[in-house]
Amino acid sequence: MATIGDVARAAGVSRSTVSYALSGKRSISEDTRLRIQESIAQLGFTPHAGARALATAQTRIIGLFVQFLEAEFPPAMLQYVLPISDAAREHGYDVLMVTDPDGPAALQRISQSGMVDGLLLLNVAHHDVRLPALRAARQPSSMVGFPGEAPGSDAFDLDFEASARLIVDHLHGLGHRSIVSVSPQRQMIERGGAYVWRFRDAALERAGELGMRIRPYYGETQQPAIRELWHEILDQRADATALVVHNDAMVAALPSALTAHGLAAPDDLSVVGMFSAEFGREFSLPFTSAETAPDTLGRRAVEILVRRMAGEEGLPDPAVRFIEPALVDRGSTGAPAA
Amino acid sequence: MATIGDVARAAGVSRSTVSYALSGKRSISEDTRLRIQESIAQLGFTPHAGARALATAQTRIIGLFVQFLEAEFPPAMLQYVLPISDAAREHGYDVLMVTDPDGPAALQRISQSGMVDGLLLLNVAHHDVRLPALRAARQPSSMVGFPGEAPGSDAFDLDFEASARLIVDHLHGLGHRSIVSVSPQRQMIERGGAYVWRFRDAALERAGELGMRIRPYYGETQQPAIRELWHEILDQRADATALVVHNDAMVAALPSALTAHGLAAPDDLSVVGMFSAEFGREFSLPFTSAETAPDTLGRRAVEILVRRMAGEEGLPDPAVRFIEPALVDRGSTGAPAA
DNA sequence: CTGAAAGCGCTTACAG
DNA sequence: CTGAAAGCGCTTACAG
Repeated sequence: MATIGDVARAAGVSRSTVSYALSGKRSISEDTRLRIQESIAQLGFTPHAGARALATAQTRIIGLFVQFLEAEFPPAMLQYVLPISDAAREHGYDVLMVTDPDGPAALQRISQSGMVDGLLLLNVAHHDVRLPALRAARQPSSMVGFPGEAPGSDAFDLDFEASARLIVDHLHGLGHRSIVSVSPQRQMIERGGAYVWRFRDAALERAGELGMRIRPYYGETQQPAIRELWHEILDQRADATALVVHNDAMVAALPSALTAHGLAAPDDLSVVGMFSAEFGREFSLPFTSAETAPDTLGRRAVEILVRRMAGEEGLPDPAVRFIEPALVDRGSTGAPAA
Repeated sequence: MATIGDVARAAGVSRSTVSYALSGKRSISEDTRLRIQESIAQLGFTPHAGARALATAQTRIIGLFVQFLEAEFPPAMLQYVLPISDAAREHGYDVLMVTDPDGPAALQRISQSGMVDGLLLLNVAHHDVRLPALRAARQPSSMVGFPGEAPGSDAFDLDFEASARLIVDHLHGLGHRSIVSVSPQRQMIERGGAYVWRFRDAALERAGELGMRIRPYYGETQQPAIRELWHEILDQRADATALVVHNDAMVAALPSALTAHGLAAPDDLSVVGMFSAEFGREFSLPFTSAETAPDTLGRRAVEILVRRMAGEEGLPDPAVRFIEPALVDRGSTGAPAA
């Protein structure tokens, strides 16, 4: 491969001049700049990434640490990864995607070796096992999720409390007084998925304030348990007139469960989900939902990380930032069925 | 950060000795090895990746080039990415995931800069726009998909012809003589998705040989078009007694379409899909299917790539290799309905 | 069994 | 506006 020395020789200048022509960090005469450009094109020169990393202590790579918890719904993850990758590229960064099951070790290894300029953690849990390694890292970091401890890095998450209130208020406004809610799988609580109890508790509290009855379930992970649970819920719903589903796997299976029971939303039952527009499209979900905005969360995590990596001045202190929820009406709610 | 020099000083040896202790490329006395290990642990030393890459011309990173064609079903992609990432890590490689919409430019940039030791292309099309850049790359490469031209790199794909025959034979054996088939979206043909016509043509040919009638459709990408197309197909199926669905988005929406029509498989209609076990689980698909084995494809692509990167001798010439299909019986086929 | 030194390909103060 | 040189942190022949 051509090196900067080859380019310099071909253009009849020194290596430093080529380097400065590349970076634009000092002015170069029109004439030599053109000669250099020509030589670069002719030789097909691209700077060696490792050499550059060694000289500058920068790689222009973001480490993306993905954690696949069991019992989590895989299709939901890609909605975060893709916008993050795209946003990183728009800012001139590449993405090293790390799925190592041993998250802390991988984080430490990648961080210490200087492979990346910044760390982006996905799916952060309440007492995330990766947090100590993150704290020890010298790179700036950013995350999607809700860490229990004060992070020292930026975190972005949906405002699940506000989402719960939004949904409960919406149903209350339509006249519903008794509803069923389906949370994520119970195991997600033990794993520290704060969104589980944040949503659930807020929903219960708001329902209490409004004098509504709410019957809470935890979801299932796999078929056929999902289908059976739906049958149980739909059979025993008694006087409940609305369904709030905060669970990807469960809501994805709801359309067939409803038709199997000869039920239609909103005529027989009002339904509100908690999923992204994209997820709804992929699974053909005809349900009104609180938008979970994975792309917004991912993109904002990238943006602040990029600014920290650039050493920008005057940035706010690292903190958890909540995205405001929005209700997307897909017509699956109405007045309570008689 | 601690450097190899710090470790050497702390252990009272030269830097080369530390380096050899790390690599094991020459024997070191028990005594000094222990001192070095201690110093490494104490200083929390991890070799600088850029320096190492510069010295060895190796990065231990695989570049994974993902291409998101419009009209493709995103959830299906993760099934390839995850096993690839896991397999890479098992072989000691990290993964740089590239989703740049300008595939050829990204491929060239990453390859030329020496950021990666090998290239892994996903979702390769018949005349893939990335192939010229791939040919020019100096790293070994491997791909999942079916490139039109002789590749110069290994490619892995499902044997779609065999899958089609397997399915048609299975239905013929059960007594079906008239079937409906649903292919991927028509646009995928223009995009060079060879699997579309390879499956379709083989199915038509086999059906012809067996004297079966087969009525072919192309699928839709988005709701509500998907639902409408299913209604059309199910309404106008006439004497067709079985459904062959080679389309992720369509098959994911089939359960609700069936129940909406009051149809059940296999009592009213036999159904065979073309999807992975994992996909079937995520979408709760109760259909017999030809397994598409994304994990096998991804893992095999990684394995051969790793061996080529290691410069292993006696490897077979690069070629397209087909994975044999297998029919997974989920009980959705039976004798033709009366 | 171990060390001194060259070299990988860049960037960037230092000089002019 | 440009060049010579030091330095980034490793690895690896070369020597002993």
